[in-house]
Amino acid sequence: MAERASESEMQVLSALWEEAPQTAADLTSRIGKINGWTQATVKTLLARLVQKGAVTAEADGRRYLYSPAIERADAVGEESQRFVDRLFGGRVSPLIAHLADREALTDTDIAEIEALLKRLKS
Amino acid sequence: MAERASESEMQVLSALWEEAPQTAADLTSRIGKINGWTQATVKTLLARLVQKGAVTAEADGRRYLYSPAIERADAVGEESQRFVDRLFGGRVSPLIAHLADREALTDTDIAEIEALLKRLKS
DNA sequence: GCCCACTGACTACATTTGTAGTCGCGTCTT
DNA sequence: AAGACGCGACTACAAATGTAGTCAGTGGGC
Repeated sequence: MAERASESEMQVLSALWEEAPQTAADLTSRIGKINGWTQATVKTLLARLVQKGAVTAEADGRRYLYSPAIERADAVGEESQRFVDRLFGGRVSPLIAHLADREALTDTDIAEIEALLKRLKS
Repeated sequence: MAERASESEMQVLSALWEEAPQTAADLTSRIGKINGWTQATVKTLLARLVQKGAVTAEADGRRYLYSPAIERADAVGEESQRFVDRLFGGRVSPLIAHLADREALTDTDIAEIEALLKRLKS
């Protein structure tokens, strides 16, 4: 199970994590516009997600209500791991260093990360 | 330019960031084995990278010496940005929180990150 | 009761990606 | 000199991905 969702599929999945269940029409109006996708495209993505077992479709009259079948934390965690492995040899600190260099870290981020670390150490 | 390198291409690029220039044969023995790629595959990836402008090929007799044409920091930074945007809405701390929850952070990582943050705050 | 709009199923198709084979040519070795 | 081998150029091709169209059925409004 849990075949990797492609980037586009991920966006659909994200929308479902934000709110579920949703119909294809819901999702189209929610994310179709921003991505420039037609309803047909959204439906294809949904079909693929269902086939991959990442989304469930529950019949509701003549349409379906779609819900995520995998946990956001799991999917995102897996992606993160892959990402860190791929670009930073699995080490997290180079990633942080990188984001820091690119000034992609706000003061808030820094504060939050520090708080996190404090919690971790205890 | 700077068309996105695919995941496999990224690995070739990474090997070149570690050491450059290298010949196709060098690269094959360096990364071919670990990835289970034949020399042909590595050459294809190199060709695509050259075509994308991410790698330069300098003739050296009858073979080429390949070198990265883009900065590691740029490529990695861009990828990171995309990644963080895509999965965490551009916020970095949720990513860290995530990695922390998954216990993907070693003690060393934590120490390093703390040091980094200290440096940043000054 | 009837028609229409909306829905899912199925189909389509170009591009990118992963993975590799073939071929011709030049070079090094003996 | 001749043949073996190494190298790049070109070709191949299936799977995944992005993007969308068509079609047939059905439920809801009138």
